[in-house]
Amino acid sequence: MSQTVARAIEIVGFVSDRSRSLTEVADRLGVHKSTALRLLRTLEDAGFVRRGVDGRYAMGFQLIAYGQLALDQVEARALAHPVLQELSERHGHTTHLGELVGDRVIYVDKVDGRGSVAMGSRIGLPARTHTAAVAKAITAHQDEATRQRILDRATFERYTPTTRTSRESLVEELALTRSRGWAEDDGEHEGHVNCVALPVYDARGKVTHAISVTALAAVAPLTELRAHLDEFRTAAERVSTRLGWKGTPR
Amino acid sequence: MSQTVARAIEIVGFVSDRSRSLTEVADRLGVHKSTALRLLRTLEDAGFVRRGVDGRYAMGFQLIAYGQLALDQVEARALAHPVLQELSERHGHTTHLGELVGDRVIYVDKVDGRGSVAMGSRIGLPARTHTAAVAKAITAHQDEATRQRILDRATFERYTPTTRTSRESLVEELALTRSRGWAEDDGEHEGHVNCVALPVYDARGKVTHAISVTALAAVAPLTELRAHLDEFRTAAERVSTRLGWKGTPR
DNA sequence: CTAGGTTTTGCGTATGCCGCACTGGTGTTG
DNA sequence: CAACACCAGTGCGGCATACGCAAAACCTAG
Repeated sequence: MSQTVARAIEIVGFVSDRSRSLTEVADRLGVHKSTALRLLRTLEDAGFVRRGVDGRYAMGFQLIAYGQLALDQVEARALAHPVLQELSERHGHTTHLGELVGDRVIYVDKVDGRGSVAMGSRIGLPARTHTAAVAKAITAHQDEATRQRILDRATFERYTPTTRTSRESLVEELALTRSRGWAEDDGEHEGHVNCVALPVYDARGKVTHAISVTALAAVAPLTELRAHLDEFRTAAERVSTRLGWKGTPR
Repeated sequence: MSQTVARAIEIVGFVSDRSRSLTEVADRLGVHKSTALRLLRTLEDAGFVRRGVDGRYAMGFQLIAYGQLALDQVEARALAHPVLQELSERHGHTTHLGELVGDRVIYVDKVDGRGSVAMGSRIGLPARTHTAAVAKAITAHQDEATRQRILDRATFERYTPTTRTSRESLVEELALTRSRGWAEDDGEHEGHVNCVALPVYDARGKVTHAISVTALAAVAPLTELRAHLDEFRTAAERVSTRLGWKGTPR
């Protein structure tokens, strides 16, 4: 591993929180200011950081450009987006597309619903294995070895009273998820937010994606979301078909 | 400048085009494969690149996440303010910065001109879609779906003889606005006040902001404002550049 | 003007990055 | 099925380069 590059990357993360002065950056890295300055100059030159009007360092616009580019390269997203959008508009809820990358599930698309309350999810960030419905929907449909690897990365941190904090409990729920064909998040990360998710099949019949519908419990409790499962399932099947799935919609 | 970091950054750019093998990366940088490998490992560890199923290197999801974050925290106002101020001082007129938030355009900044007659606008309040030049400039440059949603919220209330009171009429003006590149308000809200506005482009090339110059008709009629369009356009382009726009000012 | 804070510069030093040589794995060809 | 070619990945010694130091330049406030 390259120490220098690792430090430069840490700077990007540090600055992403809020803008920072040279001294703050140097202190954070535990290096001399001249060292921090050289790294910042290099990053600034590449547009990864920029200097604010006050001289402090903030995230650069090249990051936005690369982020957009990377998004465009996720091809499943292009295929699924119209479906997510339609689903979101029809029900007024927020919809997500999750993708299995390595042994974690990443949010690769999101369409805000009406009301658009800030949800913890953000495109590009990983979904929490033990709480997010998308993650459960995908994990439930992996082969044994893959599922174990995914579970190995789960934290089982407790966020709310309904959070599943043991591996056994989650494995049990995944079995249920697999058999009934959909996953739920009953306020397991944020108490007032719940969610249902459905697996998406690709041309090989494998599940590498899932779509989810998220809503405030006050707006649409789980029972309400469950009532529309058939519609959600149809949407998931439409995405599956677009991905080359040849299975038989029922 | 740090050579190592510069190389790492070049890798990100190289890989952003399409996925690349280790050897390709090493050749591109003109370094040994072991060197390229170390840099790639560091970048991969940070999520800046990832390995595709074929083992080749592609853009990482952390780039998407940072890109989204950077987009969210674009404090356009901080970047645009000096330009608004300078414009206001040079011509003595009031300048505004409008921002598209959801389905409406909000005034997010305002610099009073000399004379400083009370104008209806106030920072934080929405601009009237069918009369305000900022709103027109922004709306004109949205995609079809977004534009429709914005228009759905317009009231088309008549304030003066020049107010456009039908959707069709406004759509027609928006087409003109888009083609000529600037928007006008010919006393459509208050008969003695007129205004021109220019779109501002962000790093993605999208229009989420516009700046406007507002004046009493008695001080500067529309023909007078139009005469200074080139200067106003330059100001708008300066703001665009500050927002990360890479387009070619003409 | 001084004082206390910052950022920025130049430079000698040693740290950590570099290329070399090598291994192991995979696919191709005669 | 050797023999070959190509590729990813490893360990290590030499030296380029990134590091910290010290001091200068800069800024803002008192």
